[in-house]
Amino acid sequence: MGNDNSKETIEKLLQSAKKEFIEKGYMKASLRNICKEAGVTTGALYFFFKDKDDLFRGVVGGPLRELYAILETHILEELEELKRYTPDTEVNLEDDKAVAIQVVKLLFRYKEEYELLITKAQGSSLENVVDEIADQMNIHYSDVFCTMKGYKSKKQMTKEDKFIVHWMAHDQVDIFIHLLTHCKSEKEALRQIRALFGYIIGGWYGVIKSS
Amino acid sequence: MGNDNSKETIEKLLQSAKKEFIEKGYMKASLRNICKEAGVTTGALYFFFKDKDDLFRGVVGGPLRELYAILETHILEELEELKRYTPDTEVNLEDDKAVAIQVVKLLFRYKEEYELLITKAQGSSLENVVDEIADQMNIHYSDVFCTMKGYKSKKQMTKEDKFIVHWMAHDQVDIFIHLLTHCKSEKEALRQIRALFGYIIGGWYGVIKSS
Amino acid sequence: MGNDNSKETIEKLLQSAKKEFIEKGYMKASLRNICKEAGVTTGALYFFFKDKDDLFRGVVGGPLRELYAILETHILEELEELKRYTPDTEVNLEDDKAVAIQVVKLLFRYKEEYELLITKAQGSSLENVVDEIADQMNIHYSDVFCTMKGYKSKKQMTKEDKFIVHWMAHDQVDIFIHLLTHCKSEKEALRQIRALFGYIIGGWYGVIKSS
Amino acid sequence: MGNDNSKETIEKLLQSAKKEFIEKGYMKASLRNICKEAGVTTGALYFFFKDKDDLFRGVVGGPLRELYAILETHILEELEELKRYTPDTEVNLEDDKAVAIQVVKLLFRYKEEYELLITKAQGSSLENVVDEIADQMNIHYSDVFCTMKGYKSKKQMTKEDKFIVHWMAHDQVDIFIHLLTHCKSEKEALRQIRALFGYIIGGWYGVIKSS
DNA sequence: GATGAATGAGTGTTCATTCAT
DNA sequence: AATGAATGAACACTCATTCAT
Repeated sequence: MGNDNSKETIEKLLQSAKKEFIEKGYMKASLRNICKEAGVTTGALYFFFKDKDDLFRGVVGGPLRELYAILETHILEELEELKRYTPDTEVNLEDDKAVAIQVVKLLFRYKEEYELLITKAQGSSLENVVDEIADQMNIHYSDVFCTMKGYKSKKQMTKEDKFIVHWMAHDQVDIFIHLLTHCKSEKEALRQIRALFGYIIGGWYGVIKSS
Repeated sequence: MGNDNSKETIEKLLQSAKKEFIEKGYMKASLRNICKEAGVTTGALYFFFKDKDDLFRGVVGGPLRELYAILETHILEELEELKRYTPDTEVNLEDDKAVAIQVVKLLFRYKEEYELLITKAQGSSLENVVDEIADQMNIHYSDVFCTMKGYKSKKQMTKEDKFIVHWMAHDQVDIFIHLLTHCKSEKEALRQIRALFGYIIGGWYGVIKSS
Repeated sequence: MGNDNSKETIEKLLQSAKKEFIEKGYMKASLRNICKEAGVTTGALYFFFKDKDDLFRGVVGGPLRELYAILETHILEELEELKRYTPDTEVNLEDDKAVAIQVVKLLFRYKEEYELLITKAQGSSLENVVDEIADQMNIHYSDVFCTMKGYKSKKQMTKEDKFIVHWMAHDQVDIFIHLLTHCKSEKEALRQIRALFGYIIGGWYGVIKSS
Repeated sequence: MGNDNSKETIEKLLQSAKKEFIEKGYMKASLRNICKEAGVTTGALYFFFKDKDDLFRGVVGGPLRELYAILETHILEELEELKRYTPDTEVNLEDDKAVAIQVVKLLFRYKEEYELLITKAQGSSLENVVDEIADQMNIHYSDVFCTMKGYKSKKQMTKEDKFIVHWMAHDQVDIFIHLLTHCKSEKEALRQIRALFGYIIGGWYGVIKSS
C-alpha cells in the first residue's frame, strides 16, 4: 500500500493539477489536460481522487488545514487572555503581531495553494472558504469587541456594532490576502505588516471612540 | 434599425441574461437558457450581441459607466481642492461623505448589476473591474497622501508608502462592496457609512502617524 | 419551421436510432454510432431530442400511442356492452376477435418498433410499458370477471380471484407478444389467432368452472 | 487451493454481486461496487471469476442447474409414461401437480437468484435462459401432443399444431414465472397453483377440441 | 491468494458559436 | 430582424479488464 510508484503518480497529478488550476481556475481547468501533463490516464486520476473537487482539495487541503489550526489556536489563546482583561489592561499587541507573522509565513510557504483558494476556487466546494474564515473571525472579534466595550453579553451589541465588527473581521482577513497577493516574497510581506497594523489599530480606535 | 420590436427583444434578452448570470455566474450561465427564457432564438441573440462577453457587458455596462463617471468627477474635484491645500488646512470630510452617499445610492439603484460585477464576473472581460477601480483610486490616493505628507513629488514615496496607500485604496473600495453585499437596502447602508468612515479615518491617522 | 431539411435529418436520426436500438438494445446503444450512421453530429441530435430516452421515445412513441388508443376504445366499448349483460347472454366473441385482428395488424405494421418496446427497452423510461398495459387490462378484466360471476362489486373478489384474473390479463397480453415475436408476417399471425383464442377461452372456462 | 479463506472471499463476492445485480441488473451492475461492498480488490475478483459474466453465472448457476435437473427428470419420466398411453387412458394430472409443486418450492428457495435470471439477466450470456427452457419444454410438449392426438410421428404436426404447442410450452413456463414474481411466499404460490392448473388444462382442452 | 495501480476506450451531455434563409 | 438547424470540440466521469508484485 502506497508504494513509491503510486506516491509518485499522485505527486505528478497534484503538481499538474496545481499548474492547471492556477492557469485557468477551478472551473475552466480540464482534467484531461491535467492527466496528459502528468503523463497519466484519466482512469488513474479517478483511482486516486473521487472527482474534480476532490483533486482540488488534494492540492489545497493540506495548507488550508494548517491555516485553520493556527487560527483556532490563536482564537483559543486570545479567549483565555480576554478573561483576564480589565479596563486598565494595557492592550498587548505583541501576541497578535506574533500570530500575524506566523500566518504570513505560512501563507508564503504555500503561496500558490493559498492564491488558488482565494482567487481560483470558484465552482469548487471551497469557493467560500475565505468568507467562512472571515465569519469565524467575526465570532471571535465580537467577543473582543464586547470585552473592550464592557458589554456583559453579546446581546448588548447593537445592529451597528455587529455590522462594524463584521466589517473589521473581514478587513482583518483581507489584509492577509492583500499581503499574499501583492507582495513578491515573505520578506517583503513581513516588512509591510507594521504599517497595516498601524492602519487597523487606528481603525479600531476610530470605531471604539465614535460608537 | 432600432425600432420598437428590436428594443423589446434586446430588453427581454438583457432581463433574462441578468437573471441567469445572477443565478449561475458568468461562466456557468448558459446562452441557451437565456434565449429560451427570453423567448428568442440564439440567432437573435447573436444579432444584437457579439458574444457571451458582450451580452454580459450589455447587462452591467451602463451602471458601470455611471460609476466610473462619478468617480472621475470626484477625483477631478478633489485634485482641484488639493492644490489649495496647506499644512494648516482643516481636512474637509463633508465632500467625501457626500460622494460616498452618492456612490452608495448608485450602487443600490443597480444592486443586482453591481453584485454581478463584484461576485459573478469571473471568466468575463470584466472579472478584474474591481481591481481596476481600486488601482485608479490608488493613483488618486497617492496624490492625496503626498500632499498630506508634504512630498513635492510622488517620487518621494517609499516602497512602504506606496504599499500602504495601495492597501488603503483597495480598502476604500472594499467598504463600498461590503455595504452593497451586506446591507439589505440603501437606507441601511447609509446608516452604516458613518461608522465605516470612523474606521478608515482612524486608519489613515494610524498610518500617517506611524510612517 | 420544420422545413424539409430538418425533417430529413430527424428521419435519418430515427432510422439510424432504430437500427442501433434493435442491434444493441436501449442501454448498449451508442448515441455516437447513431449520429455517425445518420451522418450528423451529436449536437444536431441534441437539437431535436432532449436526451437518449427522448430519442427512444421518438422511435417507438407513435406506434405505442396508436396501440393505447385502440385498447382504450376497445375497453370502453366492452364496458358499454357489459352493462347489457345478463346471465343468459350469449357470449359474443366476434367483437373480441375483431379487436384482436386489429391489434395484430397494428403490431405487424410497426413490427420493429413494438419488438423494441417488448424486448429492448430495458434502461429506458418505457421499460415497463408491457406491464403497464397488462395492469390496465387487468382492471378491465376484473370488471368482465365480476359481471360473469354475478358479483355486484369488485370487493366481492377473493384474493384467488384477483390473482387468476391478473394472470389472465397478463396472458392475454403475452399472446400478442408471442404472435409478434414468433410469426414472420401479419398473415401468419392472423392464421394462428384462432387456435390461441381456443386456448384462452378454454382457459377462462377452466377458471370460471373451478372457482 | 480452496482453503477456508478463499471460500470466504468467494462467498462475500457472490453475496455482494447478488445484491448489486438485483439492484441494478446485469448491465448496470458495477464490478467496482461489488468489490468495494465485498471488501475485496478487483484483482481478487478476477482471480476467482473469469469476467463479469462468469460472476453472474456464479451467482445464479447453482439454482439454474438444480432447475434443469428437475425438469430433465420430469421429462424423462413423462416420456416413459407416454409409452404406456392408450386413447382410453385416464389422464393422470397428479404427477404433473407434484412436479409443479416441486418446481415452485425450488423457485422460492432461491427466489432472488431466479428473479435475477428472469428479469435482470439482460446483457449476460444467460439472458435467453427462459426462452431456452421454454424451447426445451416445447420439444417435450410436442411429444405429449402427438400422443394425445394419436399422431404416429411429429412429422404429422401441422404448422398450426407446432405453433400452438410452442405457445403452450411458453405459457407453462410463464405460469411459474408469474408465480415467482407475483407471490410473496412459497405458501401463497402453492395456494394459487390450483387455479392456474384449471386455466391451462382448460386451455389444452380448448386447443385439442378445436384443432 | 490477493493487492493496488493503471489502462484506454467509452459514456451521455453541454457548450458558444455560425450561417443560410 | 430573426429563425432554426447544425457544428465540433469539449466536458467530467465510468467501465471491465489487466498485471507486476
